[in-house]
Amino acid sequence: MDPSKRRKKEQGIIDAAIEVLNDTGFQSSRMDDIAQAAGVTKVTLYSYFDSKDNLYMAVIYRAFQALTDVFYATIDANKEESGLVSTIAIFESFFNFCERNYLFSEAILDYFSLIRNISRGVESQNGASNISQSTYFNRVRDLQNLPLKLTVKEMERGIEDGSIKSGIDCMLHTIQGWTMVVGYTKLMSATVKNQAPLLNVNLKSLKTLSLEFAEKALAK
Amino acid sequence: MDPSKRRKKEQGIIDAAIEVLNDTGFQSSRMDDIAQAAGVTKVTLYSYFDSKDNLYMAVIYRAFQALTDVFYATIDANKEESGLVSTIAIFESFFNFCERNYLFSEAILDYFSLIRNISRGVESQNGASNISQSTYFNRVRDLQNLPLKLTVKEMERGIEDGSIKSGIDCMLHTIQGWTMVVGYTKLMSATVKNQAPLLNVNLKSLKTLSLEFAEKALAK
Amino acid sequence: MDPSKRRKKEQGIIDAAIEVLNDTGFQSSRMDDIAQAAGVTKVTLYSYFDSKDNLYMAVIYRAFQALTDVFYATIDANKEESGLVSTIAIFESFFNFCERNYLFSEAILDYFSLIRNISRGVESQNGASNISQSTYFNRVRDLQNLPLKLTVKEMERGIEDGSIKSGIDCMLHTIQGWTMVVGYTKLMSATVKNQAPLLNVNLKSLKTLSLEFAEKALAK
Amino acid sequence: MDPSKRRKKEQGIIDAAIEVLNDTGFQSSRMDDIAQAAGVTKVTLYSYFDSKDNLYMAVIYRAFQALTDVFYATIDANKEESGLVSTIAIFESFFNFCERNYLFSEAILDYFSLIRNISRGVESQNGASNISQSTYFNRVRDLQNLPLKLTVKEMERGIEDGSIKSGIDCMLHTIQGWTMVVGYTKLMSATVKNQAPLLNVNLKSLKTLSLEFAEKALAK
DNA sequence: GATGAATGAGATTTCATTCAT
DNA sequence: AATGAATGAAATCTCATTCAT
Repeated sequence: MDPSKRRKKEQGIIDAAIEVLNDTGFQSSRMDDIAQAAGVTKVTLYSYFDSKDNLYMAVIYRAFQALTDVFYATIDANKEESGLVSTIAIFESFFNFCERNYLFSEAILDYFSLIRNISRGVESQNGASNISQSTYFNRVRDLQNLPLKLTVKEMERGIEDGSIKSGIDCMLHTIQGWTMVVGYTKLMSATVKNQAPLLNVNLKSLKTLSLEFAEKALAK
Repeated sequence: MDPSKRRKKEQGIIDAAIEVLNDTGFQSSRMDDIAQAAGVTKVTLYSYFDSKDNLYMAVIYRAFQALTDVFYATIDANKEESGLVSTIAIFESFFNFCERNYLFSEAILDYFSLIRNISRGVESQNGASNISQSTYFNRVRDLQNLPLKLTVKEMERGIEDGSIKSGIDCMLHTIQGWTMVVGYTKLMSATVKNQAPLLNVNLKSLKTLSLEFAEKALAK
Repeated sequence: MDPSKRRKKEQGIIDAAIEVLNDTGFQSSRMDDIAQAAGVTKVTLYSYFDSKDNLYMAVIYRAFQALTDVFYATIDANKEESGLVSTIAIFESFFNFCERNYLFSEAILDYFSLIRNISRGVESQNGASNISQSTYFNRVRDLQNLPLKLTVKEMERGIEDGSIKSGIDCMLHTIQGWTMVVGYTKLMSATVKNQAPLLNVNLKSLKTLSLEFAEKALAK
Repeated sequence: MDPSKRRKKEQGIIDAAIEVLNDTGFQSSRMDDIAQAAGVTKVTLYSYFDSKDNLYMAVIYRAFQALTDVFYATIDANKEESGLVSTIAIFESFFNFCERNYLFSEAILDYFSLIRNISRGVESQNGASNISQSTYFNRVRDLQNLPLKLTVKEMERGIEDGSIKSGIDCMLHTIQGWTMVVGYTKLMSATVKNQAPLLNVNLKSLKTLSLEFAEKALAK
């Protein structure tokens, strides 16, 4: 098949998978349903993705892509602003991204669990092809650090333009920012319509507080 | 069976489950293996835990218990210190706890995903009993906020003894601390023996930085 | 399970399989249908027979058993008769057996093709377990020569009692008898309700002729 | 395509199919492999043969053709001999043919099973075209009795030239000869490199014995 | 309560056959 | 006609959960 056509079809399948996963989550979703949603047979589905895990990896890749896109867009929207403003804006975008895309944020977190297990040799015990050899797994590996690097770059721009204090370890602060977002997302997810909310905390103020932390830590 | 005996056996099963899960993670582990590790049959296993999810819930409960124990121990060890010192010590204990007990930290995070799904009605579609009716689920619900409350209490002690600035929202700052720990843990887990580590960041300094953030935000 | 119970259930499944195969033949029959006919699930079916081929092997075994039974019964019914009479009666029983049990006669023939392929290394290319390691395959191997031996024994009795001429190679004549039966069966099967019958031959007389051949070759 | 060219290509495909079937047998062979061996695509393969069964039917036709050729050749080689000699020579050729062409002998036998199933309505349940409408099926039908008729004709010549006793049913004896060949072939095939041979019988003497039977039955 | 067997749901695979270009 | 992709049917397998004794 024309490679571009094949790619298009593959993307269509991933689209369908995302829809289904959005409804039911990865574990509860059935390959049958995904195939049907994509308008193909199970066999075709398998000809594109060797296993359910591989398909999920493609979704994870999408998540990283979407996140990267958001980061680029934010940077672009703030290119006239100081590096500090841009950096904080990135974190804010990240928070919002996770809030709006529960599936994607879970996918990103699952990715981290996954690669931990893979590196420990705990993979699908069935005959299914190893995730670690999947195209998408490798693509994600290539992409996983890009959002971090983009943030670092903006921080460095901030140092140059004087908005961020010099002498800080930009990567360290970037990852520090990530930990807040990741933790925030995880805790938030538990409070949506939750019968036992995490006490009475206004989550918006938590986000605000985190951003304040970041600003305080970075601003000159 | 003698209730106390039964309780002991139940704990033994959970012990075995923890061992198995430590090796393979929740998804990849099989009830067969757990039963075998516990030295019981699958049916017996099911007579104690209605479902795999329920069993996991017991593990989650253990995680919360262990975490609570650590918090109590830290508070006790710092009862002569200021509230600020004690609070920071709690966060540090939390960091260390997660580092040393990957399974437990995952369990705690999974708990949050779980209750999200439960509240959305996405539960095991099979005939299995609902988690939300499981004993352990309710126990966890009762316990889930205790670590937070303990932290809040120490913070309040800090406000009283003058080591922490007054006027802050203690619960908000507590949860803020949690987000950092949770995020840290998640990112760390991915870098253990990882083929594509999260760039070159000294993780110890990340922990230190987070604790500094907390201190700065709280100290008078 | 109580071994005898398990054996009984296994036999029940084979019964069901035979019914289904009688209707549709081996190739066209579905494991689903066989499972249903046996009143069990496919998984149970597979727990008794590792593969469709293995199940067929059990059917083949039944065929050999049934044939052996017929031989024994014939010998018993003719124990007062001469060895010659008994031998001819065996051949006649064999003819009748094949006529009345098309499935079984096909099964026996398929067995011969099968072991040819097995000995040449042409086995199921899928992950399915090898037939050559199946219990039933080995049972059939142990049984396959018994009908021949029984015939030989009757011939030898005939030599002793003077009804059969001495000096002949009994095994050779036994196999010679088999070839006639096998060939007869194969040709007969093609003429049942056939649109293009093998010319106008009265099949009964073919059987008679074959038996006459045998008698002439053996009788003193 | 030029009809003659098309015919040539068709024959090439059948040649390839025969090669593949020789290695793996009909059931285990895959259309993919056959197409590849023939140097065409599967679709082309299907444009020549509507189904795997149809293709097999073409192979079966080849088998009957080859058998017929052998019969003609034998008759020609014995045209100076008596009808009896010629008839026996035909049977011997038949034996040798089966020994040397296992695939063809199986094909001929499978043909008989096939037409039985066809006449019982047990055909490919899939959308595939019915074998009974295939060109080759009809060709085989026209050819299937020719070898028999040729044998009958030689027998009749024998009666006329006095070498064969008159008053016998030639067709009956012809078919009787066939059953011996068919049975012989079937049993032989199982003993090739077989782990559990059919006792210790010198197969050559079996063939000899069968020919003697025939001679005795026919000779004046 | 314990045991071995069975169920049910869904993942994965194979392959003949068909479709679209 | 030729090509690569897709379909549909059925085999096989894994595993949580349940049944029968």
